[in-house]
Amino acid sequence: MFNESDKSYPIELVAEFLGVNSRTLYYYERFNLVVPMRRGRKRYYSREDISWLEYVRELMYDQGMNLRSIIVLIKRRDGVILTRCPQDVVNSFKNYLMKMDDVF
Amino acid sequence: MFNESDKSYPIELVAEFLGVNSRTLYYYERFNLVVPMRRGRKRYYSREDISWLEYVRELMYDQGMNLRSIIVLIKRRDGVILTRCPQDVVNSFKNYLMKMDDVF
DNA sequence: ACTATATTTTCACTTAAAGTGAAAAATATT
DNA sequence: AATATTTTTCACTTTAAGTGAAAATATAGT
Repeated sequence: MFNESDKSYPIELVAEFLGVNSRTLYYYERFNLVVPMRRGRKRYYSREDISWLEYVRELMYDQGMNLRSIIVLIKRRDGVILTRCPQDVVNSFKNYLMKMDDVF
Repeated sequence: MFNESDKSYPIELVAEFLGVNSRTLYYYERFNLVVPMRRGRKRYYSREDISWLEYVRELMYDQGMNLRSIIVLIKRRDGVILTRCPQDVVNSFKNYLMKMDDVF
């Protein structure tokens, strides 16, 4: 029923792994850049969430992209992005063709 | 031999048309985001340059993208970008697969 | 060559997004 | 109730983007 890839991790552990402050992960969440699963109010990050966040860090730190640009690419259903981006994140922007008054 | 679309315009006129400071256009040029033609040391912007700059402004102002992200997309030969981006600008990034120590 | 004018470049400053530290608030646990 | 954990808020720092003003460079006219 469940396997290794269903494992999930609390925010502090994920932040430490990524080398960022946990506040940064809360910050990303305000933009729907990551949608961790909740048990109660506590957040749990899946392996997919974590590897997506690693990629986001690479885009931002190594390539110099900003957060808004990543969101633009998700909305655009950019091919490179889609292969890495969790479905929940993509879905969080699914209505953008209809309502233009979203996160921006 | 020549037609309307070969017309070119000096920087102050272009800046005024776009609603930006001419210093902004010099700034973009440092990143090869635009490559105006030169006659002597004076810059002349083609119609294509100008409509490209309009698009850049839209990406940055309306969509919130940053300059570096636009460069990433040019390097990636992003389809949406390529239809708008002058060949000279694309060419200015043509070696990026070889040398990784470029503008960043 | 000299003066006036236009364009470019440099320096220093402003603004806003991204990120973070610390404390307060909320929720859970013993 | 007291303690511990997680989340949220507030205020601050840092850096890219953009700009104002002056200095430097080039061009044209006399």
